[in-house]
Amino acid sequence: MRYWLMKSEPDEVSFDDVLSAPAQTVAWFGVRNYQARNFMRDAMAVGDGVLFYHSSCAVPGVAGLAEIASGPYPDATQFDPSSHYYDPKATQETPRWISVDVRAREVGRYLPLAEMRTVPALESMVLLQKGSRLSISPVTRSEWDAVVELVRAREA
DNA sequence: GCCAACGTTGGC
DNA sequence: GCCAACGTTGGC
Repeated sequence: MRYWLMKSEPDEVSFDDVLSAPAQTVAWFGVRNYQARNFMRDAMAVGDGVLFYHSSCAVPGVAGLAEIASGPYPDATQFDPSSHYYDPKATQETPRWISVDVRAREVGRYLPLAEMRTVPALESMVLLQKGSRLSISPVTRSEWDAVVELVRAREA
């Protein structure tokens, strides 16, 4: 069992969107970074914990708890010329990019990035390292536990 | 909108 | 294989 942080722009897919999706499950599409892709392909397993993070928005932060709900499969958007994520170098025979399904697990208090930066237990998180831009990053068990405690708390 | 940091591309 | 130029990410 591993733990991950996955960034989504809420204008595209928010945690509320996941909650209102069928089976509270969405396909994680649009990853176009090899390191993030390789995490999905090689290291994730069904049931792994996911911190669903909202990026590129007014108040970035962890919006909810989720879990990996499928193994890897080809990201359909790479084949779609009308998609922002179209990749002309990808073919059905040799797909380059993959998706996994992500299922919402628990709604908590919204945990802003600015607050995370003040929590000593989180200071080693990949997310918080200078220059870190990975859209998918590993989270340690202790970091996961600390975030879960924070999002279950009534207030900051 | 700015800009630091990082990733990718492509000429050589 | 080097590395300059360019593109992207994402907080602020």
